[in-house]
Amino acid sequence: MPLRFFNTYSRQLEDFEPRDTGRKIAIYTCGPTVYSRAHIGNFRAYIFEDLLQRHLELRGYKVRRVMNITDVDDKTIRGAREAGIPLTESTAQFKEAFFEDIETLRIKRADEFPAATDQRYIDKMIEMIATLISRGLAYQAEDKSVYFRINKFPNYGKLAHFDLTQLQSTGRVKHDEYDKEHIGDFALWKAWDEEDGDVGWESPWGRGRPGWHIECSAMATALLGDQIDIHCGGIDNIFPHHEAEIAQTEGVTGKKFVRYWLHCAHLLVDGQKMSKSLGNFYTLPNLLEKGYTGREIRYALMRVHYRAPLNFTWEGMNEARESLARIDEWLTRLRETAAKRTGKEKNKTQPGQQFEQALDDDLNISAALGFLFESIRETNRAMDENELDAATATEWLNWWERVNSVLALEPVQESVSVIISTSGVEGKAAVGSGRVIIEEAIPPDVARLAEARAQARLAKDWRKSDELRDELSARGWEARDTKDGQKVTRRAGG
RNA sequence: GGCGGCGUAGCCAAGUGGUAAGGUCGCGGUCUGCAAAACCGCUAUUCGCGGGUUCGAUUCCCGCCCCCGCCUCCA
Repeated sequence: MPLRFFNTYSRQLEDFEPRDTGRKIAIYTCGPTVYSRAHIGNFRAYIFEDLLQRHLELRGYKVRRVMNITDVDDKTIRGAREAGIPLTESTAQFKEAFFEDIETLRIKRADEFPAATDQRYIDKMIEMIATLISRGLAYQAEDKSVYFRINKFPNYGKLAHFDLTQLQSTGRVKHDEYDKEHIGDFALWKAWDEEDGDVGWESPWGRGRPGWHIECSAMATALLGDQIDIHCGGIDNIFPHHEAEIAQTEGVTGKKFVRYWLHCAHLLVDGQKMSKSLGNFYTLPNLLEKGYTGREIRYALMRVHYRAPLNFTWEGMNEARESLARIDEWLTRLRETAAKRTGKEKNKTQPGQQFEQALDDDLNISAALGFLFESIRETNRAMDENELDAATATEWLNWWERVNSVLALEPVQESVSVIISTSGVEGKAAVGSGRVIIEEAIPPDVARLAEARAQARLAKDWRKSDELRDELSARGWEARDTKDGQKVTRRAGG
């Protein structure tokens, strides 16, 4: 089955056929506007894009991805002015925060993160605007700003499926644009005004700054060429942003700009869109402070199909935590089983292809995870019954490597287990997160507690045994009593 | 008003013209001194509502309702 994606342009599932038969594909993803810390709703979109890239790579595509950073617009200028610092200083701190956050969430870095204020792209934007004006697709109005003339671009409205005569103002935008020929004409170049302070660039139309939409057209074509395979963003970017990008870019190049438009649904809070303006948002540090890890947040934001709205709840966060614990436990067991050489071949289970096949189908993550958890139950059952040999366990671990190359949910910290009996440390089964078995000594205080507990258990002093288990737990180590003795495990984290 | 999306167990959620994956939570059991983990069992005669097509619809068609988003700040 070929890969297929839901293309916003056609509103249909389409087989994925990239331009380059050599499997190189170009993806452009709309990045953050760095006027404040991004919230986790923003990151839902970036995690979706990360899943997309990772799955394409698993399927053998060579992905070149660009994510822009919008570092000049009304909000960034206002933010800097209110903070009393230069624009570049203000945006720099939020850029830094953004990179921290994507690392915490294990989002692969794009190949390029072009910034709108880079002179190279300002020049490109000016060049594009000049071309649009020369073709009658843009004009400079009385207010000195340059606007795109949407009536001259017949396809305008096609992506959003809007009938331009029906466009209705929601009153959210200041009506200061009386000079436009059509209410739908959008700014390509915004003339400087006092509120802009020292922010501005010289252009053939006077001092000003780029409109929001043109930056993406310029950066996308500068870095990826006139035609790209996939363009992603949040569903709220469809109109006007992506609609405008098509008009500007195709207005200049005369070629079809994007083959597949993929848009991610919103993250909701209490059934409403998470947004800065509503104030119902959480940032990554907000959740980290509550004790959730990056991978737990990643899982929580990733587990629902990207085109379905996802309601953010604390219950959902805990569900993510428990689900990951199940995966961690399974990995630990598999690694222990893989380390044992029994010589007997008793495979009952074999990894299947359903995981990646589910993702082939418009990134059906729920079906993919469903198969993962089914596999976990089946292999656990086989291990319970001692019917899964080391070779099979290794096969499953190799399968997990593939799965994890897409999910990126491996626990960061190795889980270390030590069997302790009355005679001290008996067997050492240290299990690392990679393929390599790591020998790691347990901390002296943990060893002391565990040994004391073993003694208490020998004396059937259950109360003391339970107290010591609590103490170990407080240090992040879990004591479990198995038929081989007490097993002490450092909880996996990450 | 226009456009788009959603509605499946307490919660999250997959799915198919032939009788409901998976996760989480809860309950019961195996194991355990007790736990934990794992496994087993139970938990939607039913898929927003009303019609229609069909031998049969959650799945297709028509109508309606709810909620959410976009309609020039937004992932």
